[in-house]
Amino acid sequence: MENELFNYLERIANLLRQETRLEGQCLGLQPVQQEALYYLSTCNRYSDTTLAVTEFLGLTKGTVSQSLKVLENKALISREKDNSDKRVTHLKVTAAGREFLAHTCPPQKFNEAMAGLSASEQDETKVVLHKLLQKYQQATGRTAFGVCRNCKFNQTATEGILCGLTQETLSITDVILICREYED
Amino acid sequence: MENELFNYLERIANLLRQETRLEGQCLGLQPVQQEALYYLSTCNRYSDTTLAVTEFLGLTKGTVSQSLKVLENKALISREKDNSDKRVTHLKVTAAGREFLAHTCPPQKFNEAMAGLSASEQDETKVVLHKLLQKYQQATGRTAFGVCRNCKFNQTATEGILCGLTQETLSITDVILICREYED
DNA sequence: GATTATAGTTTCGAATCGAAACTATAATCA
DNA sequence: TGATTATAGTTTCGATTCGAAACTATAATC
Repeated sequence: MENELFNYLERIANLLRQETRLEGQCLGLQPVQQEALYYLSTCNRYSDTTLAVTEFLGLTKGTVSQSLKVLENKALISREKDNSDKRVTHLKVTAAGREFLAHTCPPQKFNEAMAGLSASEQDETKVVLHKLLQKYQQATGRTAFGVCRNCKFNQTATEGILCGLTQETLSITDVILICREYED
Repeated sequence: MENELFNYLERIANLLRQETRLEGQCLGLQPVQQEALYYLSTCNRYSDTTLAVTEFLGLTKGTVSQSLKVLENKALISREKDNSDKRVTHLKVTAAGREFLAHTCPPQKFNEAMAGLSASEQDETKVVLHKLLQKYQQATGRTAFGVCRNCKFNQTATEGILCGLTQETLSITDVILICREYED
């Protein structure tokens, strides 16, 4: 089989989308909206804006703006104006939003499938997918959206953690989040 | 990171969808339509119907019927009535359809990313993803859509290959295709 | 031969999507 | 300082997807 790997990915993506669609029905949430919500729950304070979501999902900002409006109307996210730049609004996942995500994202059957793999198989899968993703992001030249801790700008020193790009100090909970400024 | 593996899959799926959207623009094809077209190019004669595409994509048959109409209008697929069951129409990818798929599916940048992995890394990724997919399909209880050759109904004997379910003989080109009746 | 099941299409209303116009604030540069 | 340009985000519009349900036609069942 020529495109075996691609086929597996497509099929898994299909199943994920199906399950996501199903789990969103109770709140009337579309798959895209859930993806946006989940992204916002995993990203750091440099990456919780409309534009960051736009980049992450690969859609236009107009489209994303509408999806975010839905999430706000359902009280799953709230908006906070940025202090220094008045054009920017930060999007925070509310308690209700986290509650919803907790038992829908990742979808339950996916978690079951994961549990069917041994710990070493899971690790192995993580490693190879991470590598594939890295290569793919390089090839497309798109924003990488990596975990802060592994970023080349992240400066973990004895006196604490620092982002070399923003020159801000980071907490331990900060550095495990996803950042749109990530670079390998 | 808790849901690391899920995050990688989501991100790869996003990039694939973005690239698919881009590559479909020249023919005015939506990602779903391309997925349907690609599926039809990989499946066997038991699996090239509207309903099989519906199961594969996890959508409703009405929706899929519309997408297929688009593909037919663009002359990327053609319809053939089934001989024995007049309710059934088989969907065949035309030369133009195969031409289009040849340089868009898998998307080019994805292929580049793949090429960035060593042969053994590619193999390893295939193995673990296959296992994950198997478990996921078990968990969801959905149609498996596996390769004919690996199916439990496939009976490769000295006198040829036979499908134990349909009792039909299969060719070498048959058994590398995807079948909706596949079972482990 | 009547009922039920299956394959597929059509219709309709709700929702996504991109493109483009628009507002508001920030940054640049003369 | 003031004019220009860039950036963050929203709104509007038309095209398209999507699910639900009604519909046609053929096959299987009883």
